This record gives sequence, C-alpha cells and structure tokens, in this order.
Amino acid sequence: MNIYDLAREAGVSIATISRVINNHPQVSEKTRKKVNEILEKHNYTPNAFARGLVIKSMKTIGVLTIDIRDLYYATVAYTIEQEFSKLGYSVILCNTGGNTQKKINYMKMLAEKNVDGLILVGSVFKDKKLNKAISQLAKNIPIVMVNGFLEAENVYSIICDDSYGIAMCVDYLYKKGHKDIIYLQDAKTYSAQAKSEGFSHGMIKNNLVLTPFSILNVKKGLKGGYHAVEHLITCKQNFSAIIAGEDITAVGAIKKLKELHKQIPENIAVIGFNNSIIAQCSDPELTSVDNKIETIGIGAVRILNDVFEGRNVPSKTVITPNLVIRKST
Amino acid sequence: MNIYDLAREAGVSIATISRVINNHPQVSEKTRKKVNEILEKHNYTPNAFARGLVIKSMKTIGVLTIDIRDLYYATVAYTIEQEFSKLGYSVILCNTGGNTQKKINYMKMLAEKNVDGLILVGSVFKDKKLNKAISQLAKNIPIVMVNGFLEAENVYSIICDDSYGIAMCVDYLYKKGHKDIIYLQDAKTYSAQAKSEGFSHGMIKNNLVLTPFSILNVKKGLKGGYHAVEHLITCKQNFSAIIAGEDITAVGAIKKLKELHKQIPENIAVIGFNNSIIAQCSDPELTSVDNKIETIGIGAVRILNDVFEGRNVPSKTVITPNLVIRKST
DNA sequence: AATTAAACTGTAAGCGCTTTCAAAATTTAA
DNA sequence: TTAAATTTTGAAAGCGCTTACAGTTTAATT
Repeated sequence: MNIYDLAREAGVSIATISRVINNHPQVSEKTRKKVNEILEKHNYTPNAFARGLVIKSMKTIGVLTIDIRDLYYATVAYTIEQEFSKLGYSVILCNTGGNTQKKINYMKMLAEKNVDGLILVGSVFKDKKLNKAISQLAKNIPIVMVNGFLEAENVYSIICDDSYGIAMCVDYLYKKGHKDIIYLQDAKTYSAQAKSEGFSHGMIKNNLVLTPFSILNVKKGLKGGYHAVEHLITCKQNFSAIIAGEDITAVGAIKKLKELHKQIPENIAVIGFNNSIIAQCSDPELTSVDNKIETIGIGAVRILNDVFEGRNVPSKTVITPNLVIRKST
Repeated sequence: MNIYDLAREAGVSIATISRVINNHPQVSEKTRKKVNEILEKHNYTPNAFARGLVIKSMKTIGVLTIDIRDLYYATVAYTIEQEFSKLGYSVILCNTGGNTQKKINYMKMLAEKNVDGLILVGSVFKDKKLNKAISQLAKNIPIVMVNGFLEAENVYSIICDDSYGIAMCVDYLYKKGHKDIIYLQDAKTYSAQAKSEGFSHGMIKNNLVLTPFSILNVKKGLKGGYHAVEHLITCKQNFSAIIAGEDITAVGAIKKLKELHKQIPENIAVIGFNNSIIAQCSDPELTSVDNKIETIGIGAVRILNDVFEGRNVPSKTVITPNLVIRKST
C-alpha cells in the first residue's frame, strides 16, 4: 500500500495525500478528513526510505559505546535513548569494545545509514587515528563526545569533571586523617586519564606523599581490585585508603581486604566511582563518586537537538560530580 | 557526491558504478579498478535510503527490551548487537519500560523504518493487546521473542526453561535438607510466571509443604529482597532457604539477613537467578541459576538470520539453564 | 575473414515519497 | 454580476540507487 493506491481510493492526487500525512495546513477540512479515514482504514505507514531520500533524515542517531553490559554505558545509552525517543528519534546502538578500527567501521556504517547525529561515549585518550576519522565525519554529521574531547568543527563534548571527582575523594580522606592513599586505575580512556590527574593534584594539594606506587594500574572488573590488594600486601606497601576508578574495582578490593580480615572502614577506607547499584550492593555499602550519568546523557541529547535546530552550542560542557558518602569510609 | 558524479568522472555509466559497488562479477578488471580508485579517492558511501528504496532492506533490526540498565537485558542486547554486527546488520535499541502502549508505538516506528526483523526481549505474560499487535506486525516482519511465547505466523520464540531452573534449586535445597523454602517473585513477565510454576512443581515433587505464603511477591531490586526478609521475620514465618527471581533481589535479602545476624548459609541459604556479576560481588558469593543469556542472544540472531535466508526454523527453541553453586548455600 | 558466442557496458524504468509551480475552485471585493 | 484575491488541488520533477534489457565490444570458432 503506497501513496498512489491511497490517492486512487480517495480520489485525490498523491500530493494531497502527502500533505495530510505531513499535516500541511493548506488542505481543506473536508478532504483532510476523507483522506485520514482511508489512512486509518489501511493502517498506513509511510515508507521511510522514500521519505528519507527526499528529506535526507531518518530521524535516527547512532550511539557508540564500549560495552553496554557495563552499567555506566548502559545508563548513558538508556538515558540517551529515552530522551531521543521523546523527540521522535530512534537510536542505533553499537558496542565497540573500545577498539579503534571497530569504531571507525561503525562510524562509516552509520554514515551510510544517514544518521542525523552521532554520540560517542567514552573515548580513548589521544587516539589519533580515531580523532581524524571523527573530524572527517563531523563535516557531514554533528558529533557529540561524552567524556571525551576533540577540538574540531561540528563536534561537541560533554564531560564530567572526573579529575575534580577524584580530587574530592583525596580531600575527604585527608580530612578523615588518611595519609597513605592508593589509587586504582583501570582503563586508558580520556576519563581514566582525568581521574589519575585528579588524584595526583589532590595528593599534592594536601601535601601528601605521591610516589610512583601510589597509582596502580589494574585490570577492569572485580579481579582488578582483588589482585591489586593482593599486590599491595605482598609488596608490604603502606596504605590506609583506596580509591578505585570504578565501583566494581572497589568491591574487588573489599573482597580481598575482608579475606585478610581487615575491617572496613576501620583499618582501610575504600571509595568507588560511578555511584552504581553495585555501591549499594556492597557490604559495607560503598562511598562513591556520583558522576551524574543521567545529567550527562540528557545533556548530550540536548546538545545534538540544539544543533539540529540551528541553535548555538558551546563546544564543551562540563558537569560537576559529587561524593556520596556511605559506610566504607 | 553520488553515483552520477562518479560515473562522469570515471567516464562510465551509473550502472557500472553500481555494479562495482555491489561486487557484481560482470565487470572487467580494468574498469573495476578504475572505478574503485575513484570510489576510494572520494571516500564514497552509497546512500542507504536510495538503496533501501530499491532493495527494501536497511540491514537493520529492532530490539525491544524493558530496560537496558538491567544487566540481564544489557547482556541479551549486547550479544544480539555483536552477532548481528558480524552479519552486517545494525540494531536499533528501544527501552519500553515494560509498558504495552510504548512497545506498540516502538513497533510501529520500527515498521516505518522498515527494519528487517524484530526481537522482543522479555514479554509480559498474556498481554492480549500486545500479542495482537505482534501477530499483526509479523505479517510483514519476522519477529523473535526472547523469553516470551506467542503462537503466530512468522513469530519465533527462544526461551530459557526458567521453570526447570527454579525446580532445580528446590531439588538442590531439598537434598541439602531444607524444607521451608521461600520464593521471591519480582515481576509479572512470561519468565517470572514460569519461575513460580517451577517453584511450585519443585516443592510438590519433593513432597514439601507449599503454602500461599511460600511465594512472596516483591518489588524489583535490592529493596524488594530486603523488605521481603523484613516481612518474613515480622510475620514470624519459618524458613531456612530463600530463592529469588533475580540476583539483586537475593542480595537485598542477604543484606537484611546479615543485619539480623543470620549466618549465610548456616542459618539461611540463599539462591539468586541470572548468574550475573552481582552474584560474584555478593558476600558471601551467591549461588545462582545461569540462564544462558549469551546462548539465547546468539540463538535469537541465528533464528532471525535463518528466516532471512529462507531456512526452516522451529517456532520454539528451549535452552536449559544450570545451577552455579557458590558460598551462599 | 566471416560468423557466432561470450563478455562487458549503457539506457531507461522504477522504488515511494516531497515539493514546486501552475491550474482550478472558491471566496471576497467592487 | 464580474474581476481580483485567496484557498485548494494536481502534474511533474527529482531524491540516488538497482536492474532488466538491449546494445556494443571482444574473443572464439569455423
């Protein structure tokens, strides 16, 4: 069933059909009603390809995340999807696993599909090849980077000030009397980079000793935190507090600490990041940095929509996190 | 830059351009090479609308989940996306919040966008209105239901035998000497329905007493489990084991049990469902039913692809779960 | 060298829609 | 009642691609 069939049945031209479908005002009430009845009757849905060919928009945006199974990305993606859905857009979701080539392939595919915009969530720090691809693509499609940054035409960033978030943790722990603080870094993203910097700054600012051993590179996930503590103990390193780049890493650390019969927070304080449900599941409940995931998701959508509608948009938006204090500190 | 521009530049016809883009064999090596060079040079990407208009396929499928922030749905969606990506398809993700009308709206939108197929993850049990919409839509688009079932033309199901999964838990607990077992049900999906049935069957099979209080309806999430235990205690109900419909619910229950200084598993045994990362984060680590999420996701993609390629597909596929035993029992 | 077959390329139609421009119908003004 | 202004409608072009069919070139066969 297409526009021609409908036109024939209604005894009008295809132009008229098109007009009522698109709510153009210059159609008489009478014909509008007649056409609408026929549309209803056939439960007609216009062909998006044909329409897209003319309009050049599919009302679709692409979202690239690293791995949707990670609650952080899931929440960002969820928020974006819900917000865009309100605006009549749908989102194509891509899981890149953080792989640059995969990202580029996805971007190319999305370009072919003529998405109206692109949101990249979580970028590797200073990925030259990717950045080139992004600036290239941005010539045709507006791009928003969530927790990533790139100076280029038609690309916009919205980031959480993760650096400040971690610095806040250091301040807080310092006030509680902690001197030997360890930071567990678990990724090499733009965001992870910021966190490390925030840690260093926080330590220095409070005149705490920052050694090359203060920052520990660990694997993602439970095991990362678990093995980190193991390592700290075998190396006989002194520490009274641990800050982890993600809640799950913190929980892994807690697990090992408990096995070693350390009391939390009496012997060792632990702080996580993301303020996810895991922080609440943890025993003891985990103090964690709330990095405002929903705010960021909503912001990303807003930015893109503003661009669509020709409004002026700052190329960088920064959101301030805050510390949620629970039982682990 | 379109096919005409390219044709002019290459000194060939648009048909030839199209042929090399689509790897048709009947193009001479010489012209193929020449055209490819020009394609490269302009970094040309064909217009998917125009192509879709002819081919009637966008190489896109729609996935409806309840809430991607739930790890279960995230994992299903992730698996589906990755598998389809290998086949050259992209997926449009929709979060319905379990709302029937929203589901129907999404389905209509996806139909307009001419998705090649649809996967519905997690259906409410016996939702008449939705089922009607599904059978209607399936006339045009093949639909796969994950953990849902509907007898209709062109709709296929892949489900985990959740009923058996819970029955297994009962068997296991019975062998461990438990008699008073409580089941915490937290949803009204097809899957939740199956779980309750499995519980009842398991209890009866083992000649255990099944009272109306054996099955407790609780809210989703941590609090559901927490309040459930609270309720059991205030009602002075006798129980030595709890089976929860989801890991997070089990963790909530554990939390309250600990507050009441109950030893787990010595005083009370607890079992979760989904075998998610939460089961590993829990302290003690949670025994949980592995409902084979990846297997199901891969299966769903396979089914849809088989349909696309005209192969014969059974209308119902059942996957058997298994019990992962950890420290909580 | 002439004929036939095979390989390659081009023309043109059509996918289903939006939109411009002109024509027809209606309303308003004179 | 007629002319002018306004509202409503329709014809046709074009969006960028695929593909059937016809035409042209090249290779193979006699």
